[in-house]
Amino acid sequence: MNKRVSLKDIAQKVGVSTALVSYVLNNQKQDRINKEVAQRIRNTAKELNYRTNLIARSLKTNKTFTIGLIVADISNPYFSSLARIIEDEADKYNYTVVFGSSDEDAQKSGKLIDVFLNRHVDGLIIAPAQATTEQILSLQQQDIPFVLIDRYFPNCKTNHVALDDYKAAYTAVKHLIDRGYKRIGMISYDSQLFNLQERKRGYLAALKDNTIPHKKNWLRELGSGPVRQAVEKSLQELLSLTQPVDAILFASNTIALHGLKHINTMGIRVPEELAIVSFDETEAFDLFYAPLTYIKQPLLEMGQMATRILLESIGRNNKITQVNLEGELIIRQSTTPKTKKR
Amino acid sequence: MNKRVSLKDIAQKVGVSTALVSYVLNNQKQDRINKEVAQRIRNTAKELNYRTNLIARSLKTNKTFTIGLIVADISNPYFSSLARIIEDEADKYNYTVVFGSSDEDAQKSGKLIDVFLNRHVDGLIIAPAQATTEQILSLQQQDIPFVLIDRYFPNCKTNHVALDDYKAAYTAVKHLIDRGYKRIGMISYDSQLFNLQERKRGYLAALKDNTIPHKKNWLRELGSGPVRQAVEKSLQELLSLTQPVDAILFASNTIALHGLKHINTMGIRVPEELAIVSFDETEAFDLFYAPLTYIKQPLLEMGQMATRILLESIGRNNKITQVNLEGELIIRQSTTPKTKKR
DNA sequence: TGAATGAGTTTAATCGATTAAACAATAATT
DNA sequence: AATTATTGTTTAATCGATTAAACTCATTCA
Repeated sequence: MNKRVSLKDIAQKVGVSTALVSYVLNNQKQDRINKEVAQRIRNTAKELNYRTNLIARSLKTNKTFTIGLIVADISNPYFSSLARIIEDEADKYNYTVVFGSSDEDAQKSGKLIDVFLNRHVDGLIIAPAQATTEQILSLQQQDIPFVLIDRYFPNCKTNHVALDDYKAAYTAVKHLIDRGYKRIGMISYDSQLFNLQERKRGYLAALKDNTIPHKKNWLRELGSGPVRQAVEKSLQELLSLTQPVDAILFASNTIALHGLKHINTMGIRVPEELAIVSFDETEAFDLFYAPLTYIKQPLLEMGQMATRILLESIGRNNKITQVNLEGELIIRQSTTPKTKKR
Repeated sequence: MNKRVSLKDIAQKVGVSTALVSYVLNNQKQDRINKEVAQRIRNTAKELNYRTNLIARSLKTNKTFTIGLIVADISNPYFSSLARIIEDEADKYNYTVVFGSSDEDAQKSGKLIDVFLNRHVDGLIIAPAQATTEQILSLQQQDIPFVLIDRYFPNCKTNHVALDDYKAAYTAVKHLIDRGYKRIGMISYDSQLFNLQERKRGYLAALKDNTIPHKKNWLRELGSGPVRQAVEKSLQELLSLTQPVDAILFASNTIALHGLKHINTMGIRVPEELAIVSFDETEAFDLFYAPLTYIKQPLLEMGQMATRILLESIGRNNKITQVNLEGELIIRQSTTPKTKKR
């Protein structure tokens, strides 16, 4: 009934070889081919509603025009925004995107990479999970084009596009200090991920450079387990120190979200009792009663660059591109200067 | 250097035919094959790090184990949450998901469907954009398995999984009425999408059934163009009627988001001046100073059902499954009873 | 002993394209 | 007229699997 139309069908109907049909439909050997025949082929193709079988083409050409995107979790707005940008950019070059969520789990990540390689994606954009260095190195050894995004491994020479996390954190903390806050905490994950390490480093450096003696328990690093409870606990602890913190830097949108919920229910006043800066960006930050100061990541640029670097790399460009973009500190109510409270 | 290993390579090394290798690696004809040889084949496969070329397999078997997911916008949390659920469910059956965003645009939708069909996805999960009925019908005629999600066309007999939008809206408005609100507005899109029509119908019915005479200008339907301004304008108008509304139903998370931002900046007090119920769910609703009452969609169920129905349909099950799930009204501060204000 | 059975494996066609190389027919060149 | 070029098209191999059917032997049975 609905057998799909193949080159052969067209060839038969027009009375030529499949080769010729292929040449015509791919606009090859244009000068050689009889225009009238070409037209007949094109007409018939349209008439029969022919569509290239990309699977067959891929098998022969060894190109799938597919990009594999591996993120921590596609339902996280940070990653879904990136995904959308990558989708659009890839589409410009006729690439399709398949995606997978690693949940920051090395094993899942490995499985996803496997599946995508078996499907012969032309390349990968990966927000690498912790402890996946070998996976990444293995990709490199196999000459599979890929670009790391958001995080990377400083001692691997691979393509990457990420934030300058050190600088971003530094700037954020410096901002808090400039605004008169002196006891500045940070809630982050207990993770070896380089971007988080860098954020920590930036935080500590900013304190040090401004002669604020850092108390060890100002820095909270969440272990595995339910984020929500962990955030609440950390927050609670930071606020019940003999000398409670007067400002906090949240290391991610997720942490901030849970933190703010808790702050809401506890009735903690922002910024009077506690100033806040967060990494990332989400609409939710606008709805908090004291709109949040946050570090805005240049997602559009990141996504587009990652895609372009990947496509160049697929196009046999062997040079390695490493980009660290600057975040932008969006200053709002949650970090009103300490002296003139409102 | 890194030529990929094929069945042939294994066959050569072991000294058997590719057929045998294929049988062994696919665990076929198990009783027939010499166990010792089978083991040697398996060992060699592992040794050479063989991985099936899924492209080649697909060409032969006419199955890609790929699902195409078409949503309005993957960066919208509603859809990215669904995407994640679908990803996980599909993964259980070894399916991979490719995605595309239609931006509610029929042309883009058509293009995406085309691309996915050329790639021979085994089936599609689609949140259909407006005016794509023919596209959907055409899929049906071509016997392509698909499931509509979130929206559908009432006069097409196709698989779908969606909310009972009528009931949800009805319940929401009834709730407002029960809580003492009498002048209830709604902000929605000016769209023919069935789910939005149903939400409108539910809204109107609830008013009518409770003998609240509906004023025409209580219902605002946003045309195309920047949503933000449109929402602000509508909100403004609803509040500056001679008899302003005392409650509003937002028809989507996006509308709510913009609405709430505006409410925040205008300093409108919720629920004292204005009670609010919204469709959908987003973390942002928790951060609003008066946590929002909202209609929670059973996303997990929707995503899983859609996936399963699709997979059954791919498995040559020809019956049509139409599911309308019930939303859950999550009652919170934004609809505190009108009499006992706080 | 010859035929039938069965175990273990191979042959070869196929999926639907791509593409180098070959070929036929005509035109241009010497 | 013989040779070479040019134009238009076809042949056939190939990509890497899958799989029905065929083919060997060795064994069993009548």
